Amino acid sequence: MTIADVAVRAGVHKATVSRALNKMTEHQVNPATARRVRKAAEELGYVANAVARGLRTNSSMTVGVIIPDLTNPLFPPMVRGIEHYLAPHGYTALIANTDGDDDLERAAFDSLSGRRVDGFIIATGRMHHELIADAYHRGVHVVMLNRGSVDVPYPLVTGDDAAGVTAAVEHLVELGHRDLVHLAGPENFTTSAVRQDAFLAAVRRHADVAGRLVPAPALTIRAGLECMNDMLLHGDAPTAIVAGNDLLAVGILRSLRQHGLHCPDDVSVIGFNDMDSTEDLNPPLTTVRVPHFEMGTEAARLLIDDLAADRQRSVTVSLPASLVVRESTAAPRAGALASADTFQARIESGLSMRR
Amino acid sequence: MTIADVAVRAGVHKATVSRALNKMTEHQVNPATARRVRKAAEELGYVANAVARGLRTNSSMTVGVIIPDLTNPLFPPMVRGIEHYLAPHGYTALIANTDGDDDLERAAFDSLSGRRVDGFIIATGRMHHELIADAYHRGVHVVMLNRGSVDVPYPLVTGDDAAGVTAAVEHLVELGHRDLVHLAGPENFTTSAVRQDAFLAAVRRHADVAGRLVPAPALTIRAGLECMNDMLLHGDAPTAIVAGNDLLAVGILRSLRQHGLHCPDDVSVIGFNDMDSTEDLNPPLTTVRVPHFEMGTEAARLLIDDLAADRQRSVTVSLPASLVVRESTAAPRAGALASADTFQARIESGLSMRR
DNA sequence: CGAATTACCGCAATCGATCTCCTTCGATTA
DNA sequence: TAATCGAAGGAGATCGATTGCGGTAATTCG
Repeated sequence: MTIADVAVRAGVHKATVSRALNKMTEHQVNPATARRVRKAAEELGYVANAVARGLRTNSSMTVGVIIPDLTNPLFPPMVRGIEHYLAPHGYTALIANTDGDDDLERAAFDSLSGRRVDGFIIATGRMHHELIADAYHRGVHVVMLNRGSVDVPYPLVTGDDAAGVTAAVEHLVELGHRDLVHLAGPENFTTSAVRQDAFLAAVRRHADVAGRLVPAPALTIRAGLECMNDMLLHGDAPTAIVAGNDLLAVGILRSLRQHGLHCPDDVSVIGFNDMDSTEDLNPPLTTVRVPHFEMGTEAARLLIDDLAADRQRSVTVSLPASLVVRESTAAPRAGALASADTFQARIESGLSMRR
Repeated sequence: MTIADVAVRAGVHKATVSRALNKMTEHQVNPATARRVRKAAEELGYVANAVARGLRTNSSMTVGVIIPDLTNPLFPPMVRGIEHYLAPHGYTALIANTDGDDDLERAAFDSLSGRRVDGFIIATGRMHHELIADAYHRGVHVVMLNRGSVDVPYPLVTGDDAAGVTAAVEHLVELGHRDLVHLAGPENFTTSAVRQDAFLAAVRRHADVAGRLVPAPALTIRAGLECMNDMLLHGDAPTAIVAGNDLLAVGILRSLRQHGLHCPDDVSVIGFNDMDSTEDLNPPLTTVRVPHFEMGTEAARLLIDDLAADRQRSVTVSLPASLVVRESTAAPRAGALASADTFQARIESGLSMRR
């Protein structure tokens, strides 16, 4: 079932079929002929071979989407946002997971390049410098999503993390907290740096508020759990924590529960991202909602625009983030964590529970 | 950067380059020449154009994956499982969401067909009869995932839902429950039918246990919430519920909370699927774990195998499901829901809360 | 009425890799 | 020494759609 079959059935040359079926060239053919061609194509159930077209036109109408991990609830909404914008424009997304691994990243990039994708949307900020600089040098179209990349002026679509963190800190201060911790994500994520800086800046605005940074080795439940365990073990847990993301927050909640502590009575916790299920956590998590779907559509729009105009802008689009207050934050309870005695006891029981 | 450039640099004909770089034909060329070609390709950073290759070989090394909704936590693990098997075999997945909409399904199928995918993995059981029958008739390679399709003998990979439901029922009966409800998914999902039948069969094995079916209009949190509201309103809530999936269970939990009831004291709830976050729900959800990742790899394996052998088997692969007991199930509390008085009062307060 | 313009559409090259034939050449065998 | 064989690799067709070029017929213009 090729264009030639349609041509025979419509009694015209295949070039005419091509023109009749293509929106851009339809005006070059007589309306009556075009109708006849469309009818023939319809009857034969003809669908143009995108592969052959791609070869000739040197554009595959596909976009490579590189993300760390699809099972991280952060990304599906972004991907859907991307597809939501791409599909009506005739584009299809090719999705690759890299798990943040350099080799897999390189492999995914090469594989997608071989498939001649027209451009990339890359949502792994920690992306190999070399690889992305290479891409830029070769004139590959890329839009960064969520996390930017230093050095290379690719456009970036991101949530307004700074505003989100600031709102979180203000909320806690307003509730009466004076001892805050920011459980920060790994340093090589650009978003970690942004949130970290915003946290420190927000704290500095209040003379009577102490704000410490605790670095987490990864943005996972496990990391959150272990960091919180450490803090409790060393007896320097704060009254409120702003977590680098929701998964860290979930880990913190688990740790607290394992140690017989209660959120928000003993410790208030704020997450980041507003994953779908945070509303049903125990307790429902106060978190910063980031508009992931819209970030996806925005990134796709940027890419398609630049593709069509064959240029490479380097704008940064920052979409507003908002604080969603639920039940994991409350006023600090006087002396909740003050009694070193019962505190130690709690830790012991918690630790033995863990074994 | 084409095969011709490499040919010039290596001082051979492009056919030789093709042969040297292709694992299957490498033996047809002198090892020394092959080395020279590989070196030239390396130096030029040559990557074969998959589009051109696809045109010639009439295989795109891509697989269309059709799912209802990527933000449903059920699917990302499956997709990752699929990619996990595909990637090492040189295949790439093209993912399309349909939201269960017939027109979008048709559009996605046509679009992917136009891209000349080598086969499909379809995870939307309720798939348009016509469309899938059509595909079968045209000899399109398809593997059904999660949900099967009636009438058409395409291979199917599924979790052993029946065993999972049976285990859930046995668990509840063992705890002492005698009044069970199965909040069933929509009838046009084949999985709903399977789970429903398994539930009834399991209940029937116990003479003193009553098991009712309540149909939910969709597999969503909202549907679960509304069905539970209805049950409470009509005063016919059971002591334990086996939900058609985790989202329904989450809805049930919300409804209970809104009505001032407590799980598991007032009502035990069992979910289905073991989404990532169920462990951190309030309370942690007892649920049936289904091996989604493995289901994905299995579906991919089946497809690739059949593709390679150019046949179409019609096996059904059923992967074991297992009950994960957490805290949403407990022995029924005598008279928990017996007092119609306070019960009504609770409903009233719950309903007014909802406004 | 002849020339110029325009609308329509056919011809054939083209994209890049694969693959079937075919040639060449050195080695082996009778 | 001539016939045979097999390995190595070159020539060129091919996949299906697009597109620049040009031809033909109908239409407009001077």
